Amino acid sequence: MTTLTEIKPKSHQDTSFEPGLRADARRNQQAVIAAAKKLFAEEGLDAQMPDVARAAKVGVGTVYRHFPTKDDLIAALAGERFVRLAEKAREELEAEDPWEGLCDFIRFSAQIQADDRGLCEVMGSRPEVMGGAAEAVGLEKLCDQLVKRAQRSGDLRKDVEWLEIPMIACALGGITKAHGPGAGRWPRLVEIVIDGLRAPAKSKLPKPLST
Amino acid sequence: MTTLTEIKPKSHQDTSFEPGLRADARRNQQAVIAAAKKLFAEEGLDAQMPDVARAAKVGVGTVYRHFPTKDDLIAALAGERFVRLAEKAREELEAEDPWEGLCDFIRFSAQIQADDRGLCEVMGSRPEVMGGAAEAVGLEKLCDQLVKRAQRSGDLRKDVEWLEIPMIACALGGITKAHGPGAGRWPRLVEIVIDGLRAPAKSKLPKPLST
DNA sequence: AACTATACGGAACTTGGATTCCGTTTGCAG
DNA sequence: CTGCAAACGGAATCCAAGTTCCGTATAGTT
Repeated sequence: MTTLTEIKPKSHQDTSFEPGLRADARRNQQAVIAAAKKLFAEEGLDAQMPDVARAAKVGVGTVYRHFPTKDDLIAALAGERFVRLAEKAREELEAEDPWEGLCDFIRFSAQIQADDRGLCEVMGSRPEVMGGAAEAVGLEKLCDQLVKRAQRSGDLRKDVEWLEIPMIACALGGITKAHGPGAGRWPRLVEIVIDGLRAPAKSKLPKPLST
Repeated sequence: MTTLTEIKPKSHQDTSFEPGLRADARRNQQAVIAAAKKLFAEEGLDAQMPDVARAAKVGVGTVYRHFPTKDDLIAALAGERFVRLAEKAREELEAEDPWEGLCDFIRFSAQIQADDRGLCEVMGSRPEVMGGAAEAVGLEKLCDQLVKRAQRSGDLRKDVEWLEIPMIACALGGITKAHGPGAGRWPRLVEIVIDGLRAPAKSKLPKPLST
């Protein structure tokens, strides 16, 4: 088959990503992503680049060729998580019970954070990264729809605004990583917050400062 | 050895702290604490030691003589905050309305964190420091009393345990520092959580794993 | 089989920040 | 007024990452 030539312009049937990469490069990129996902999930954002490289059975240089900066790598990983979040949101928008849909979305957001320390830290102290990723997948609009729908059905108190959902998610995330005696108790707090969101409201919320 | 000098009766009338320190040392120590308090409150835990020194109009060496380590300095500052928290807790234990007492304590804990970014970070990612400080002032017992009292009065749902109060405080703290669109909205979340704590419970909380 | 653009590995470099060191200054007891 | 231990200041040192560099290896092509 060496003679044929045919369509040689760039690789064809790509495995669904990154065009024009040499086979080994693609393989390594995947390895790096996989290793990083695991490491950052376990150790948080200060897992080290050399460790990522080692875990991926690759040299540091290779990691840096695919992700020029540690932040780029983090952003890439965060991006994936947000895609999952957005998927979940869309899924719950179809839920028979709008209220349960919203609750499950909240529970889900707490769970993925419980499973990924790096994500917690992004949510908790990287507004820029989080903002970018959220916007990229349209999470904001999705939250808004989730909220409106649950309010229309009468189960969600009327005075919450969509922005409060991501904020709650962040707050819950910060707690899932609790060590010591509090470890593993976070699901209880999720339910407490959910009860607080349920209509009718007992407290009148202070007026938000701006939009 | 120099002849003797024996034990010289430490100077009396100390201004209520650190015995046997030379006057200038005492003064500087205060300056360092004040400067650090401000800097860490504004910039969080990664404010730098040289900056603390500069702000205190003192050399780095001096900072280190009083606090051998950055962590020691942080722990000292955190200690002070926890003293305030404990005071507030005792105060609210006297409140006429047990439920309002608990709520005000929660609001207060959110507020001091909103005013001190460093404290938020200690609460959010320094279990050791926080644990130590909390224990030193007996905060745990105080939370327990606050909880029991509010449950006895029938306003606080029966299924929450004292440990959940500090956890809630941490979660709220993580949110007070929100930038961007969410900034300034945290008091609303505090009220939502409070509503979730109010009896009767709508959700049955998952059973805590251990004690 | 030879060729070359791509990729690779990982030692070396850079940086930012905590901490140390030591010559000088100062409070204060005698 | 002196003497000296207690304090000081801050340049210098150490260290832990992140990031760069460049000689070598290899996929894909002719």
